[in-house]
Amino acid sequence: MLTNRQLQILKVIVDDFILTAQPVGSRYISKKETVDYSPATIRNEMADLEEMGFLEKLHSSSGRAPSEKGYRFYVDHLLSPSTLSSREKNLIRESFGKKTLEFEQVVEKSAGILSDLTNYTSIILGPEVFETRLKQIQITPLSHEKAVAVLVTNTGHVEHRVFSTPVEIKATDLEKMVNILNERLKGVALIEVPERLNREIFSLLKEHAEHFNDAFMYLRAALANDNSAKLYVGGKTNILMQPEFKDIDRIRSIMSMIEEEKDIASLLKTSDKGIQTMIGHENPFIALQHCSIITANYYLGNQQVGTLALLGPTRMEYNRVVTLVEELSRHMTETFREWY
Amino acid sequence: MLTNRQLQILKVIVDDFILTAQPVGSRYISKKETVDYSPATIRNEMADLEEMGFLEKLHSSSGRAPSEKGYRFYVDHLLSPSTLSSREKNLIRESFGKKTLEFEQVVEKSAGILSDLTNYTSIILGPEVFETRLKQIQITPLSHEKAVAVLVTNTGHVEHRVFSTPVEIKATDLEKMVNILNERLKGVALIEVPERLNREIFSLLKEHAEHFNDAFMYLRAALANDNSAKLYVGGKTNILMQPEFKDIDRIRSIMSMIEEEKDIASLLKTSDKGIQTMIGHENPFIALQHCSIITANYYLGNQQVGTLALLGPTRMEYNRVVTLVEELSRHMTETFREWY
DNA sequence: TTTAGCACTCGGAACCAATGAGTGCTAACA
DNA sequence: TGTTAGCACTCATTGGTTCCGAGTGCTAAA
Repeated sequence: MLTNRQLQILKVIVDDFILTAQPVGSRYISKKETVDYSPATIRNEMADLEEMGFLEKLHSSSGRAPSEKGYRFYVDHLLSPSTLSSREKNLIRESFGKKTLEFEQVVEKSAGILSDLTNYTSIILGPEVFETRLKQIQITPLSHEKAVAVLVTNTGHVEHRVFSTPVEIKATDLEKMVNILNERLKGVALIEVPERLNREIFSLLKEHAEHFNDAFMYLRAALANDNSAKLYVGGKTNILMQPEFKDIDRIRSIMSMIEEEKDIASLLKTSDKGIQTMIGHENPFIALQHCSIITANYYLGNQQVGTLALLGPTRMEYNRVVTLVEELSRHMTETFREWY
Repeated sequence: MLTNRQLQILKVIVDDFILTAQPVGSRYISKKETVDYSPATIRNEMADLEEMGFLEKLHSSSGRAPSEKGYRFYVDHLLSPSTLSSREKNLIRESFGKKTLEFEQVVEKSAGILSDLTNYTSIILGPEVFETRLKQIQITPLSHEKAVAVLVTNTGHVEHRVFSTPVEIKATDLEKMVNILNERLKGVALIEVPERLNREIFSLLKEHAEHFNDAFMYLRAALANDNSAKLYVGGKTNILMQPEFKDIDRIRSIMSMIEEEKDIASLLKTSDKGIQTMIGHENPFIALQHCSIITANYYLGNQQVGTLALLGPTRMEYNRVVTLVEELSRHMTETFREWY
């Protein structure tokens, strides 16, 4: 168990290292107003804290920096919940004040705010599109061989797919087909659409007209879901400003990872609910071993869930950032609640 | 005017510097099989070439590197049109062989190929969406206060806008409204839609029902065009692998520029037709002063034009890259020709 | 006109000493 | 017994020096 003095010293070190990215020395700590011990005493405590694994030295005669365990302890026990500055409050209120009516616009804007306010990289995982429910389907012929199917879901999300059509299809037939599709698919989750097509609608269409066959095949192929939840990323270049990432190789691996989307998406998808922090190696990717990730969830109505995340160096301004992420996720949820 | 020998030496230097990023010395050149002069002779020629501004030294006793003027001369007069390697050919053929039916997919894939094959960053400017013509408009109510308008254009592009609706609107009324819109707007360029709405349709709708007013206002606002042509970027992280960009600040300014989209888009939009190269300071942006940009156009059918570009260091593999860009733009144009 | 030879330049690597920030340990002190 | 002053020690950093080598420019000879 840590003594009060150790807690105090640990907190000072983490706070200071987060600010300066420089290892913290005993003399420096003892000069702080809030601290009243001599450098020697502090050195003793620091040695103890290091032994316990909360601190580490870069080399034998450097000051101490927090270890990952140190950050973890700091986040779990020493975080003083900060209040937002008026600037932050204003920026958020302003952005959510405007009636931006598109889901994507809200999310994009949120990503922007988050990265601007923190100087880290924000990543927002959109909700699973394929769990939203079909509101309307429309097919518009483009040329004699092609048509585009437009799916509107209950969240106002629009998916579209171009597909081939046999030449022979007539406008009236097409209309019939669309009517059937609408009748049968309204309210169905997008993810279930392909199955429904196979199970019910195929035979139904067959009864009505022979040459729907081909068109249907293509449509079905076009609607096979790719199941990729979209990532909205803000402040990609912010990483470049962190002193711990002056090494090009590190940057490259992080950036490629964000670019790839796949791994990050799955990471966010499987993250636990509520505010979560992953510090350094707590996340499974080597590329992110010097990064921390803070995640929170937001909700669309009742069930639909998305995740917003903030990616920065392990030396992250946890207290400020945690409240910011929390606040923002709340605002998003609230905004969406009004909609659905 | 340059002598043959000077041409030869200049070519060797540029070729070699492009390959190695190291200044080229006289001794090294004289050892090349294709060169039969002593280092001293070559030194004389190099001094002349430097005087003429085609070469420059990093410091007094370094070898020579091409100046921007040198690259320009190289591109204009010394480029030996290279043929694609079989690997390149295969990759391209393979990608365009698949019937990807979405415009965006083709473009995205093209950007991917281009950046993969070159290890530079590819940027493709989509055609002006707002010059495509409306094929169909559809309005789907989402809740009692909101609806989404979906616009399908002749190119298969789909735009959608969420907008507020007054509560009172009835399904039959909405249908009437959509019918009028379709009737009046079919074939109209997207960019002209807002104006048409104001000029013709507003009064028309007014005759039909009083409370369309509000809905119409919102719809009109929603359709006000944002007029941004989309950028498709491939291989953003490729810049990080170029040795001339090991300086973080340089990378940051380039990356922010790409991220911004605005400047790059306008640059590409105003670029001349055909294959163009901009070397170093030939482009107007300080952030890109150490970059070269190669642009080519592609066409959708007859009028619609987009631009594809490749962004790399001034020390670019011009000959390979130029043919690649050319080839790819041709493939894109051809693919699209089949569609429209 | 070309080339061999030579003096010269400059960046980069290696080495060294000095500096200073920081530590650990011990002994004295309250 | 906990705290602190003192001191020896460590190590990264900085600046200075030297040396090396790649490359040049110039001159004189072929």
